[in-house]
Parts: sequence; C-alpha cells; structure tokens
Amino acid sequence: MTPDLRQEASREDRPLVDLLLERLENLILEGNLKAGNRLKEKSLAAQWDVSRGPIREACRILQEAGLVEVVPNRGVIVRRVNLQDVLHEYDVRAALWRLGGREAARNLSHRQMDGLDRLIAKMDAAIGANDSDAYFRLNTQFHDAIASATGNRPFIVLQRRLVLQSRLFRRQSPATETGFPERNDDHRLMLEAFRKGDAETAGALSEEHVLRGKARFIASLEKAGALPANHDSLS
Amino acid sequence: MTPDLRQEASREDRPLVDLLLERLENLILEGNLKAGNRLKEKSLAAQWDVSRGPIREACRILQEAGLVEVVPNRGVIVRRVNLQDVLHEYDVRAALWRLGGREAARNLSHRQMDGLDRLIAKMDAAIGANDSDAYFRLNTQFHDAIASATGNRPFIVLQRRLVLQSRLFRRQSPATETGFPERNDDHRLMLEAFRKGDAETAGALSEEHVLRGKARFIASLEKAGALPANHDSLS
DNA sequence: CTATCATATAGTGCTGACACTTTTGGGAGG
DNA sequence: CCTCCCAAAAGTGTCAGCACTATATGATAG
Repeated sequence: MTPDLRQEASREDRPLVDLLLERLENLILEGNLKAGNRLKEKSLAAQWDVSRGPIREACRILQEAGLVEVVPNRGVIVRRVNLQDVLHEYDVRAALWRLGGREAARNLSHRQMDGLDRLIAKMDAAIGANDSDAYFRLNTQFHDAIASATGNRPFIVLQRRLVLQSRLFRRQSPATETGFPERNDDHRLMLEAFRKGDAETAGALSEEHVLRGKARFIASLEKAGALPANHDSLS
Repeated sequence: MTPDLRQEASREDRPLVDLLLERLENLILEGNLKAGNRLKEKSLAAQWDVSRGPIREACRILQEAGLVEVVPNRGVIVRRVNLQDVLHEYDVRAALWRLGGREAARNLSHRQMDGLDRLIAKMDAAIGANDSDAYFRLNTQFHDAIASATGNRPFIVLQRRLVLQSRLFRRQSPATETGFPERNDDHRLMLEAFRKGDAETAGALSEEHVLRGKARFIASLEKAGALPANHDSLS
C-alpha cells in the first residue's frame, strides 16, 4: 500500500476516514482479513501512520454496513456470517430485484439497452475464455447499470450495500461459482423483457435470476458436503 | 436529560457510543433537531459532559444509517430528504414487505396470530378514542411482530432501518396521517390470509398495504398543497 | 446604506496520552 | 503432563489539546 496516507488525504482533499474505509473494505473483501479476525486499531494505526480516532470512525461505518461486528472492550472483528442469514439475504435481494427489474424496464433508454447487449456479448466471451474474473466484473457492470436505470436512489444504495455483504459471504463459503452460461441466458431474457417494455416480466425474471443464484449456491454447498442436514427448514 | 451520561454508561456496562446513539436518534426523530440542522460536536460534548470522540463515532453510525449527512469540515447535519426519495422508499418497502408477508404466513404460530388479532382490536379502540399516538405504537408492534415471525434476520434488520428513515421523512413533510380505519382493514385482510396459510396472498396484501400508504401520503400532500408539479424537493 | 474585506470566534480533523480491560505467557502446584 | 493463577503485554475506551477550516463580526471604503 502507499506509504503515506495522510499526505494522500490532504493532496486529494479527502477526509482520512474515507481513505481508511476504502482500505479496510478492501482488506476484508479481498480476503486478507478473514471472518472472525480482529481489526486491531493500534497496529493498523501504526502501520498506516495515523491515529486511532479516524480508524475507529471507519469501523463504525463498517459496523453499520454489516461487514464487521464490534464487541465492547474486545474490538472489531470481521463479521462471521451463518448459512441461514446468507440464504435469507438471497430472498431479500430477490424481492428487491423484482422492483429493480420492473422499474428499469420502464426507464431504460434504447442506448442503455444496447450497452447491456454489449455487456452480455462480452460476458459470453469471458465465459469462452474461462475468465471468471472478467465475467464477474462485467456481471457487476450489468447489474449496476440496471440498478441505476431505475432512478430509485434508495434502491441503488441498498443494492450497493447488499452486494458488499454478498461478497463477504462468498469469501466465507466453500461454494464455487458455477452456471455462467445459464446466468448469461437469464441476462438475455431480462434484456428481451426490457426491450419489449414488459415491466412485470422483467421484474419476475430479475427476481428469478437471484433465486436461481440461490439454488446454485445451495447445490454447490451440497456438492462440497458443507450443508447441514436440516437445510430444507432454512429456505 | 439525565445529567451524568458517563455514570449511566458504566452502571449499565454499556459503551458510551450506544447511549449517545440513542440520544442523537431521539433528538432527530422527535424533531428536536430538524432537517439541515447541524449536530455540533463541541456543544453536544459540553452539554453531556463527554468528549467528542464517542460522539463522532455515533455520528458515523447515523451517517451510514441514513439519518444524517456528514460534510467534510462543516460537520454533521440532519439529513434533508427530497420527495422523490421518499416515494421511492415506499416502493422499496413495498417490495420487501411482499417477502415479509409471504414468509410470515409460512411461519406464524396460532398463538402469534391471536396476538395480532388482539393488536387489531386495540387499534380499533385507539381509532375510536382518536388516540393516534396509541395507534402508532400498536401499528409498530403489529408490523414488528410480523417481521420477526419471518425469521429472516436480514429482512428484520433492513426493516428496522427503513422504519427509522420513514420516521425522519414524516418529520419533514407537512403530510398528515389519515385513513386509520382503512389501514386497520388492511391488517384484518392480512391476518385472514395468515390464518388461511395463503402465503402469496399475504405477500400481495402486505405489499399493497405499503403502496396504499404511499397513495395516502401523496393525497395528503396534494391536499396540503405541498406537491410540486414535477415532484421536485420536499421540506 | 451597501459591499468588501480583515479579524475574531467557533467548529471540525486529527493526534498523543492515560485508565481500564482482555489476552498472553510462564511458573507453581497437583 | 495438565491445570490454575497471576503478572506482563497488548488492546480498547475515553479524554484534552493543537492545528486548521469555516463562520460570524465588525470596520472601512464606496
């Protein structure tokens, strides 16, 4: 990491908390800090040559964002997620994306839809090249584009937060990502509904898209033998 | 307010940040601090006889919770909400409550449904007595009970946050609360669906319940003449 | 009387220090 | 060898203070 954080802050005229927040998010989402690990204020402060105040503030933001848990007198630990919550979170995302898909269908311009088309093509290419990192980036772009097309800011903000949490979950699960071709087929169907201006169908397809992700996740866990026996009570 | 906050904290063995968070939330949601007002760390610290550190941490939590905005070098102000966001937030709540109603229908015990029945009766009484405060409390209990019956923690957490925001919105709008009898009729229909175990209907009714709230809100704004032609900004 | 600018005041950003709590590490007793 | 206990080390909770930025005040020029 860049050595002098304070210089960077004053150069970009950005509060220290912002930069710290970014770094901490990265540490967590890149997996450098794993579930249950402590974020030790003192050593982080020493490492980055800042005081503990701003670090504590950044941690409070992460706390409310659901990426860490704060235990009084024991400090901040990377949130440990349980399976039930992950599955439930899929349901929440599905419910929200029904709204997202529906509203996007009403607002997407032709130009924007062409952009989505191109993204789908690029995802095909990424699948062909077996480049899951590229697929992942494009997938994020695709969904971000749809989200911002809704024009519904509360939805967009919520969506962003949930994406961060789902990245945290993925880090913690032995599940492997699968079904890329099917996922892109979903995208094609969604785009088709957008083109027709069929808002209800677009919403339904978006919801199903998330729920199929959930199903793949469960299947992947079963394959990895990581699923507790009574999982049917979880859905 | 109670004079010594630090004593209270050590007596209850609770971090100062928690208590400060509560107080600040109250100041904002009770309307003692209005939209755009600054939360001045220094005077709050003096008033409560604590240092600024914990106050800053509490503000970061409020920031991520969407109750305040933090402007670098200018401090923390109570979030000023615009009409568009409020209306969009209704849509988000509606989408989530479709899930909430559906899952609650699958999980509510008969005992819990009887509890809901009693709450509906009490709300009738409150309406008869024209006691809107009591109605509010009961209404909150009703929805909280359904939410927690879903067993979906991510939903419950999200729901709590959205309720806080909606309280903030209400503070800022000239809209008056109306339609209590109709609202309780909605509750009755929802309970009926719960009793039948008809999850899809329960979900649909819950969603509609929120959307009717949105419609009443808009109607109330029109009546107050507070609705800009282009749905511009509220306050 | 208004506009502008210098100056004083108030407020935030960040830091280093101290008190208290938890964890660590090692030694005595079994 | 294991367990228990206690001191040292590490870590968190809170505070007061300094540097810098923004706001308010008031004086001066037009």
